[in-house]
Amino acid sequence: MVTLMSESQLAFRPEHDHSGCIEHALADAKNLCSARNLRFTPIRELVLKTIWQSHKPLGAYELLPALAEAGFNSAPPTVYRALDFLQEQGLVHRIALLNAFIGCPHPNDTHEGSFLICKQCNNAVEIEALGVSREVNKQAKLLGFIPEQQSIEVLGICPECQRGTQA
Amino acid sequence: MVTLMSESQLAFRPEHDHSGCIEHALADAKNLCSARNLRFTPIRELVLKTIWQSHKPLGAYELLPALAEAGFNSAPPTVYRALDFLQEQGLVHRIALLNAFIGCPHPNDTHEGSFLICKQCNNAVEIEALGVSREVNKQAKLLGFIPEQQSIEVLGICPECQRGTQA
DNA sequence: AATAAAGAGTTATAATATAACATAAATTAA
DNA sequence: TTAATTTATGTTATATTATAACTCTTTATT
Repeated sequence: MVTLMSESQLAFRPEHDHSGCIEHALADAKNLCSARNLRFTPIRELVLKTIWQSHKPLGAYELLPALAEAGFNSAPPTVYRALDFLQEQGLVHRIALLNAFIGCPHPNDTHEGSFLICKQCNNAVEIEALGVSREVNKQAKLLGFIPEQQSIEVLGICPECQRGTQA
Repeated sequence: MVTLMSESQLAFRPEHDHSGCIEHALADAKNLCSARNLRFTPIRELVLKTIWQSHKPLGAYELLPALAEAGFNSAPPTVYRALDFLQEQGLVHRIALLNAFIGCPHPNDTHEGSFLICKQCNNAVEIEALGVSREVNKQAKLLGFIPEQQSIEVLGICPECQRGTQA
């Protein structure tokens, strides 16, 4: 029997085969940069790859060892520069409540990430909340405010951790 | 002629008489703590008052001078403890995108603040986004996620600063 | 090749937040 | 009303996150 499962549900299942996601994300990023005439340098690629290899949002300082191992400079500015670039291109999102970064699964359509963040396992999944996003912008405009960037984040308990808790 | 104006619009007008807001907020807090059998200590009161006196969200370290002037210990833990208390009681909200704190204008109804934050003047106003808030929780639950806390923040340009920009 | 622009190396430090333990004040129980 | 307990605050040290400023190298442009 085949069970259909949304991307969000998948992401809360640590056992899923993640290698496809990583390769796909890297190929996507390469194409996107090429299309925009931007340089997907080894450092940027390594940072993006390291983020995708993690099953949880990663803090900037957690990325430094990977840079060091690969022989790059591993001082904070290096990783923050790469993160700035990746964020500007929509390849990663910053989760404000965690001070952490996570790969964006659909970087091509301009959007802001909306996240469900598990307090227990610290995992986070991006949800499609276009309706919500539009509604927020609508309310902002009603007040004469010009919205430019938004952050919608929900802390709680993910399905996996609920099973652990009730057990 | 009397012009009706929502609280949100008011908050983006720095010239409005703010002293009423402050007194009201402090009285509210006092009552709320008394009703909950909690201690509204001098430090907590001073921190809340200082936050309300500001027209912008305040960082934790910006609160320290007020504590020092009043003769209290002004090391970071003092202010963070007061902030933790005030947040737990819903008297202040933390704005994740700014690492800053702002007074809540209606602390009695349990809610999460949703904020419009001006990139130019750094002011922030809390908006009533109950519909949005509910919708976000609904989507979370659909994915089997138990929402406990949410953060909705919009960066942009406020009405006041738009006038300055277009001038 | 010369110039300009973009990226990365490097050192230092700013800004935000918490750990851990000591003391004092307020509340509760005896 | 003292002793015990809890809650709040004082204090020192340090962890965590992020950026400034300047140098050097590599890539792209003229």
